[in-house]
Amino acid sequence: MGHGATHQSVADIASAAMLPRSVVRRFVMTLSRLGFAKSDGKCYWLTPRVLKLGLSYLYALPFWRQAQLALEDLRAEVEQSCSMAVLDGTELVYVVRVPSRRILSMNLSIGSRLPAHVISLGRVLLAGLTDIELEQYLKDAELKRFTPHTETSPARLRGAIAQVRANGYAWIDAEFDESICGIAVPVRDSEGHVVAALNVSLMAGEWNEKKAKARFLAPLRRAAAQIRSSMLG
Amino acid sequence: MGHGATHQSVADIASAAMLPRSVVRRFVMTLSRLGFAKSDGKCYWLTPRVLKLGLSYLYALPFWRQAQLALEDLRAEVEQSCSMAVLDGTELVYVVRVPSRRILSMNLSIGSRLPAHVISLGRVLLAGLTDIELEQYLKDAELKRFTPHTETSPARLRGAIAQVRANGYAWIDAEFDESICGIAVPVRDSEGHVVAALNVSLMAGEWNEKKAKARFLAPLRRAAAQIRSSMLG
DNA sequence: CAAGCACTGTCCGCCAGGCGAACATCGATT
DNA sequence: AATCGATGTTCGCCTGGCGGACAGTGCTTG
Repeated sequence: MGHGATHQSVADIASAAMLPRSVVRRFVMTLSRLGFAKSDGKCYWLTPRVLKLGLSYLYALPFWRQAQLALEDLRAEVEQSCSMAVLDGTELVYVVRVPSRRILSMNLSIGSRLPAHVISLGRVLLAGLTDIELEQYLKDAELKRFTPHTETSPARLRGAIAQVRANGYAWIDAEFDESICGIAVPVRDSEGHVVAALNVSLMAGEWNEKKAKARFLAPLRRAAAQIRSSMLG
Repeated sequence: MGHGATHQSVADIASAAMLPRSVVRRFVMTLSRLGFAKSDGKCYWLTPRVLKLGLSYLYALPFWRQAQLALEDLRAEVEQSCSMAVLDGTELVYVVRVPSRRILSMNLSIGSRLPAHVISLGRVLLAGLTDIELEQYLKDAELKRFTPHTETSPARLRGAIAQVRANGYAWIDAEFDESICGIAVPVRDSEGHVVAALNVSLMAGEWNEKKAKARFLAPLRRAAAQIRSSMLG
């Protein structure tokens, strides 16, 4: 492996994790014994074995594999970056990303987390919560401001989410990053619960809500329906 | 979440893991307390939180993000499924996969593992081992037969790997699956060590070594060089 | 209808193994 | 050579996972 941040001494890890060195030492020795880390005597690094740990979540998602194909098709049709995400507390977590080749938009990939209130995917996922869950979210969430357009008022956010529920899609323009806007739709399970969201990410300025809705809403809903049907069968 | 295999009772998990139920119970309660699992009182399921665990390996790979872009470009150029993998013991582990839309080839995705000796990616990774490591591999590996074409003789495998070292690429035809062949090249770090491998997967019968070499070797090497250069800077 | 049985959840004593303060070692600088 | 900072190692403590035993529940059967 390239000797980058992958290789770290016990002391490096300890200071990064703000843990006693002896704790880190004990831990990396256990990781090594289990095959999750290796050492050349001085430095330690993770092995691909650790991938076995977290990916079980994705493999267990019944619609994950189908979603990858559906998003590939969607990207081919609309020629824009497409993503699927789920909600984890106040954050959205990307579970599929199909980047368009035109922009290398931020360093997002599978597992990346962003605050839910500023991303179209997040708005859709929040709109899928029950009223009780939504109130809990509004109590827990920080509603941090990222741009002048960021919605940070709980009352107005509640209104925006009601709008998403009514429309069946979310449009967000430059609330997280000045240069990005997006449109998202929910993916529902057989009982109608929102289990994930799909979106298309766009360059702000090139698109507005009306144009994006006309161009992307139907393809997004087709992809969502395709994913949903893969759960039923 | 959809009520699929994601939702399991303690007893289900226990029988699947062949563990005492009390052990499983203790464990899922801890997972729930830490936020990695949730429960409705009867069934338990993982939360997206667990993605934080294993993906640290990918994020730590210095060339991972660049590799995704490089493979997207490669797929666009050659219009075939492209992958990157690393070696973990006797298995190769996919770390990037860019499926072609023409085939939904097997259920491979990030983190999937296959025996190294029957896949072009694996041959390249084995060729990158030191002689000592290679002998250790040949001692550990099972060299299981998957098709009539599978190479299962350690001696002939050693010869094939020497050939890969000489050629700088690996061609494998129907040794894992009758309908799949592929061509792979190494990705090296600044010191020349093989840290990963790239390949193009093809339909067996449509391609032979000469044609595949003529069509794909140069694009593969360009992608590998692009990834390597991202490690140096 | 009661007894039996299979299945699931819960309790508790045991002990592996992580915790962290204290100690040892190494290398560099003055 | 002496000092000091950084890193590796040791050891007693105690959390928390282990698993056998026990209890509650629902369904079948004589």
